[in-house]
Amino acid sequence: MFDLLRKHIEKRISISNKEFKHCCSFFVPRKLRKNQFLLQQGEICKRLTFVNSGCLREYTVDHKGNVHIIQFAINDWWIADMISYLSISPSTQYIDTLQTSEVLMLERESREKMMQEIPKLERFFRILLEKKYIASVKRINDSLSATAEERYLSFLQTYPALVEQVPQHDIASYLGITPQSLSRIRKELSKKH
Amino acid sequence: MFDLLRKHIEKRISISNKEFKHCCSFFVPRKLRKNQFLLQQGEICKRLTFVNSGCLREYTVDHKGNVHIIQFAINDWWIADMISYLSISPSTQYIDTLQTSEVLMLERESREKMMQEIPKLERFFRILLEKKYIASVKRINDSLSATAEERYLSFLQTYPALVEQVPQHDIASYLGITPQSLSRIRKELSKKH
DNA sequence: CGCGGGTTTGATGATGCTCAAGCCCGGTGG
DNA sequence: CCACCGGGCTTGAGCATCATCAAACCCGCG
Repeated sequence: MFDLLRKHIEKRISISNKEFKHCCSFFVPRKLRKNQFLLQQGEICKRLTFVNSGCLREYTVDHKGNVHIIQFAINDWWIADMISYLSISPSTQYIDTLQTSEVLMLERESREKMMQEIPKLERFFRILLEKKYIASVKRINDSLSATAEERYLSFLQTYPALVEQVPQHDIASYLGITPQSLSRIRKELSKKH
Repeated sequence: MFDLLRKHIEKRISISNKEFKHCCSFFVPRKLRKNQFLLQQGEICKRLTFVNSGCLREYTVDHKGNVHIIQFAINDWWIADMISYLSISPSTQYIDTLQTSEVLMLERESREKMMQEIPKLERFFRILLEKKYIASVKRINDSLSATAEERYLSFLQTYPALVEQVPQHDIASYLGITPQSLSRIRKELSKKH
């Protein structure tokens, strides 16, 4: 259950057996069904969620009622509304499961206690926030400079594991286009193969 | 020269006269001409820049040669390629001045020394990074859900001071449209007034 | 005065949306 | 076992938005 987390942390910082065991004690493992909400608009995001297996998504609903997927999360990823979590403000996002999933949850208080007791994890979380920030700036660049087809190709490259797991209309929403447009783009691409 | 910085910091944390004076010693004030580069693609962003007066911009040039403005900075703002700065990696961005400007520069080493000697500033910079992150997520949402006209109106609301200072084609680039399109949008809006 | 930039205007075309219908396929009930 | 239903994907036609190319305009400045 915690193997993946260990590998995940060790990719960024080194950690001893003892420290890791201590670290684990702050996480709450949970199994989730399909279509289960972890966060809804208006709530305050109180925890970071590490994904062991399955697939989750984070999305907003705009004033016209359209759904916009901000990010997906599969195994070895974190998911949370970082803005709500960091600034302790009501979220504008939803987070739910696309499939049966296994996750490790880390409550705000647990995380703070954990960082006090294992200070090297401060560094780990700083790196995590940087990665989030980098990913979001990259998305801005993409949406300014690439066509829908280019964005789809770049999505395939960046998240190959997602393509098989996520319904097509959710990918369309992530790319900022309609399911119909994505269908046509895929048709064009398969012509060229 | 440092008055604005003081107000800027005090909006986020409280700071004594003595601490602030100490803090100032880490900054290097500089006057910049129009069209001067602070950062070019391939360099590593080594400093954070606080703007006292004037106007700067951060932009990329994509593989098609198109310019995309990521952000503007006028007085009371910071500008830097945070990704390059944080991960100490070559920047993909440019930063230059749109006008004669007065800035305060804070080198990486100075900042680190400053945070060691005045630890409460750690908190200040954490808040700064959060704000940056929030702004970038907001831009993703906008680019997914709003039309060019809506994005322009929202730009006017968020950055009223910029509209008079920045050439129109730079605003267009920020919004992700051509100068011609922006011109037409403005025409439509003035019809409705 | 004439040059050069930024902006505006016009015509045309590409991209992606909307609305609507059809298709495919897995699940359910008769 | 088959008919039917429903959700997701595909396809088509028409339309809105915005880009591109080109020309005109405006205005400050040498």
